[in-house]
Amino acid sequence: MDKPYILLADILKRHGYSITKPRQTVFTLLINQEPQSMYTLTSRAKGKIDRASVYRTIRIFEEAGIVQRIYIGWKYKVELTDIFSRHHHHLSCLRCHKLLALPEDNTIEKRITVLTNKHHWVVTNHQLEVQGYCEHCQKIESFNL
Amino acid sequence: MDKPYILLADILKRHGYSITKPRQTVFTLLINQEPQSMYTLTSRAKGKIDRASVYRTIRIFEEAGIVQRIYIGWKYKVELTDIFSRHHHHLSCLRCHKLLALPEDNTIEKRITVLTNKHHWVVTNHQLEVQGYCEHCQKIESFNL
DNA sequence: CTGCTTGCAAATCTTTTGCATTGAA
DNA sequence: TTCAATGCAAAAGATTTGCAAGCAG
Repeated sequence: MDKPYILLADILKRHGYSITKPRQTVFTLLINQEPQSMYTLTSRAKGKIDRASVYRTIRIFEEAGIVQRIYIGWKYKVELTDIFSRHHHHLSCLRCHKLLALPEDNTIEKRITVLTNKHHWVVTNHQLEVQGYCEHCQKIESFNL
Repeated sequence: MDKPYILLADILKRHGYSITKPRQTVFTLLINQEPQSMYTLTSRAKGKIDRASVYRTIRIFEEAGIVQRIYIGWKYKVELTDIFSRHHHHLSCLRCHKLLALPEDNTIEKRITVLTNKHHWVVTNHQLEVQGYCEHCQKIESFNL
């Protein structure tokens, strides 16, 4: 068994959930993937796990901090949290909904620390979502920013 | 006609959309409001604008950078973007759920610009949500971070 | 005028639920 | 063995679409 699966089992156990085949399969579908829609996820699970179980699994994964939802365009997508992948931010295009991951950035993290220290808070995590227009969509003639 | 309506008209025009009564009405429903769900919005619009038109309006508003969706609780909500209200970030306490608004911060905004310029995107807005423990909750004895 | 917008109603997509059955611990 | 978890089918919600009629430019 591989490292992330041991971590997964550990987290599930800590939260009082049992380690089942369907849950491990859903997890597999999330590893090393871009954020994906529930439609994509349930499609990829088709034949293996029922749609309802995928939803149920994602729900408990979210509750346990294994996955997080990010909102893009009208819909949301899911991805593994920072525990399983490097921390990053998202840049999304308001027109075509293309999504780009921005790498972790020390300047920003440090600045957050400075700001929050002023208020004497202990910060544990944060999310930064940036919207704009991608290189391609800026050029569309009939479209003036 | 009031200032925000002039700005609204201006943005719509720039994006090639016409200024219609329903669009102005939806805009009115968004002014000076907390972020609201589509259900709330369509309910408040009932009798005046059809549900489908509210959705169509919100979609083009988002594309034009007039509204943004934010993730609060389980569902998303919509609110006017920073163009129409002062930009700020949120700091929320994981234990007592206290919410603090952080003022706009130039260091962060500048850093976002640097990061996104690399990708040749035009950035219009962003949201930063920070979580942690507030001054008070850190001190609670029975509570170990 | 002319083409973009709207309302209406129906269609489609997304997510959840009830229940009998299966499987993990 | 026991109770949580699953698949299936159906219900409930949320969002979109086609089309004729109405308005902005």
